[in-house]
Amino acid sequence: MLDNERLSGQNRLIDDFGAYFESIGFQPIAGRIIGLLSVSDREELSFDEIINRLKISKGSASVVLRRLVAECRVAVVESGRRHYYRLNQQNLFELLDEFERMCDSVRYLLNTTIDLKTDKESSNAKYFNQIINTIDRYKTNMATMRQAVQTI
Amino acid sequence: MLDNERLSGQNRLIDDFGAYFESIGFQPIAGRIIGLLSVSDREELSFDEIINRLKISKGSASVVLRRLVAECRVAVVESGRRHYYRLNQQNLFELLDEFERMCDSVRYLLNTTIDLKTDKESSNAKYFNQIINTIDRYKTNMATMRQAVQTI
DNA sequence: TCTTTAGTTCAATCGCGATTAAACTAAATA
DNA sequence: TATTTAGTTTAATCGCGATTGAACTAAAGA
Repeated sequence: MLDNERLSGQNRLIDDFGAYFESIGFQPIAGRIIGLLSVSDREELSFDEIINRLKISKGSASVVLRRLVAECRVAVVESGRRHYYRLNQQNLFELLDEFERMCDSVRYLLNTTIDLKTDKESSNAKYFNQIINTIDRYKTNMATMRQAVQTI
Repeated sequence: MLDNERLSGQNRLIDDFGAYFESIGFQPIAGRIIGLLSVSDREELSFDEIINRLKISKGSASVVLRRLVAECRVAVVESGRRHYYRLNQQNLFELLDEFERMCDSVRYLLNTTIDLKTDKESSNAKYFNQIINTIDRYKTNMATMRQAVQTI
């Protein structure tokens, strides 16, 4: 692969990371930073390298990086006056953890809804019960899978 | 349960539905309408009942309901001049479908990232490969669970 | 001590989606 | 036919998060 192919591929991918992270509630810049730290060949970049490559202001970079570090998505290494950033390799199941929290929210909403129903046999009540059962099966299943993956 | 307890419980829950749906990218009003159609004892409500109970304008209701109907989250029944709305009972795995699409996006981002790496054995490349493996196991596992649930 | 550098803070702006109000349309009713 | 009703359309507003720019701070280097 030619260097300029690689570079333009990286730039496209950085924007794709930005779009994906934006879709799950991050600032676009946060996603692009994560993208940059993911795709670049050197996997530890300075503040300056980040703002120059992404063409963003020092202000945004400072705010967004602080948030990413606080959320443990990015790790920071201080070297002299400079800060270097790299991707924090989190738990493999991070995505799944997030999804299970979502399932818990839905389960709570549906369960509370059923509690408030006068007719527990209403069409919606029965439907909600089915969803709750599916969620419960899912969680059991996932617990098993997590163990299996962890003991490889 | 007293009627006014039920009513205030419903109102709280409608706002909770609103917050949850907002967190996954819906307009707050969309979530509150879904909440209302979920918790109310009569499970089919007219346009007027919806705007009066939720205290929203005809305009918002019209726009949001059209979108919800287009997305098959809500079904509409026309009776004379009036439109009645009810929750559309979708596929039990709707939540899971959405999550699997997310997994596919992540898998694509990570896979493309690895392709662009000069060093396929870099720390991030190895980490991304692990995540891809976990996603693949997850999808296999889920396919099995779906079949199991469907054949009950 | 003076200057440079690296990053932070914060007020101002920009853009955008959500919501409303009011005018409008079309169908039902009188 | 005239009127009422149900819902739609759209221009305007509102609020808010993202981003920037510029002033500021603190530490390193001369």
